Amino acid sequence: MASDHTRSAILAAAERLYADRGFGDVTLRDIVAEAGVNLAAVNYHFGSKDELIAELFVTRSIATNRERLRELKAAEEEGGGRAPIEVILRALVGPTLRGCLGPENQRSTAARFMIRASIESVPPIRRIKNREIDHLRKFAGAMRRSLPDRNDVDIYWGLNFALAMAHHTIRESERLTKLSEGKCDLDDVEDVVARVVSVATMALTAGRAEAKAPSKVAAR
Amino acid sequence: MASDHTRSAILAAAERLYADRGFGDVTLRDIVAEAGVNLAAVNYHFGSKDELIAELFVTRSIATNRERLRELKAAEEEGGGRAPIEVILRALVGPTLRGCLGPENQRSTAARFMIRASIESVPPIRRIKNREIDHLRKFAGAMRRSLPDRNDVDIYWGLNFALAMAHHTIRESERLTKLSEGKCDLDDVEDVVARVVSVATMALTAGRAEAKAPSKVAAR
DNA sequence: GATAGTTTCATACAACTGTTTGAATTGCAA
DNA sequence: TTGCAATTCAAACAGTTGTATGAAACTATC
Repeated sequence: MASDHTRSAILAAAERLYADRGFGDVTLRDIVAEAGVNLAAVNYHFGSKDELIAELFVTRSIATNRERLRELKAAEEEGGGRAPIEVILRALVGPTLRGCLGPENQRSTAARFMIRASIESVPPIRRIKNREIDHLRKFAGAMRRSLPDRNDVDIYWGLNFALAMAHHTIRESERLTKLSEGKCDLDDVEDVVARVVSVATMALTAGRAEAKAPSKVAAR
Repeated sequence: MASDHTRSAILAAAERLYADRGFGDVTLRDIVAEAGVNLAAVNYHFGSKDELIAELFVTRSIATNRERLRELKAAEEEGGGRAPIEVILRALVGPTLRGCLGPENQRSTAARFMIRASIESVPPIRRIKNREIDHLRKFAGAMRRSLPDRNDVDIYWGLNFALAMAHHTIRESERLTKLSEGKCDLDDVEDVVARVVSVATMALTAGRAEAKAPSKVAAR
């Protein structure tokens, strides 16, 4: 088994580069240069570039999901099996937002890598990603227990919108800052979390009777 | 000037392939094969691959923005300079949603291409994309006129969340269908539009006093 | 300290990329 | 028809990619 030093140096370098520049722009030669190892080391230790990406993604996936589920479980136990919807949503979007936003030096490479993975969707990742549905289903279940009056469709749409706001805000944080001329403070992570959770909660709890039934006045 | 046949064949083929498979996976040889023209034609007519992408994006950008602004203008004129916030939001997200969702055969290649462009962000597009901020500012202005009591920060966050829900729903439509076991009907475009608009409107109009001021009870 | 197994290294390889070239072909005006 | 420009084409180019090779360097066991 030896030192494992090269292996982990490659993993760390690859994660850093992918997080910063995306999958498309990072070559094996970039990775080995950043890691300070030989070009052949990647194929020796991981088999192929795709397997390196896959290992990176699986590891981080498990960690992120565990973190989110930990918050969720704790909340549900505290509430005797039923957690407030805000807390569930916070467990869903909080970890990712905290990892990806905030002052530059505090951002986690892991979280930024995961966002890249959720955006670019290279083949090795796409293959694994289907498992994430099972993970989201656990949140859907908790939400259903929290809001027993809501039907499934609304639950799923709420879940979808919560993830939408979190991910989009991360991806387009630069543009939002520019658009608002700095008025939207993306470094105040807890405020961002509060905003996302607040809107998602409204989406899930408001009696949105007017959205489906009525006249559907199209603006065109 | 001649027939221009080759030029437009390339544009059409490129847009189709990029919309379907993304920028990363489509090579010049794929494009010319699809278009039925010679490999050198791209460089002859457009100068380079990047310029081809740029032309495609600029054309579609202008068209999409014009469509959105048309709806916006009409609404504001009808309201004497002030349009209801729902109508503004509908003008913002409606055209894109209608183009990208709905029954397979009705989806517009142009809209799907634009979504790709908004996701993958290759260099030639990134350069152009900054202009889109000016376009969004026009919507921010209309929203401000519609909701004069709201401060700018809330306006920008509402705009951000509206785009977030629309784009994310398009990008992850397949996953949402799978997650909800088909219960969320992505083919009913007007329902999707209504949901996005409804939630975004709540985000912009609800007295969300609880989000900023209070105790900030973090779940961790 | 010799040996066997693991790991590193420089280098080469084959495949693919966007681009260029220069000759062939076309279309059209005189 | 002749002549000239615009366009198409097959072929080659130079660069980059991920991967494979076989020799060298290391490591630990006896």
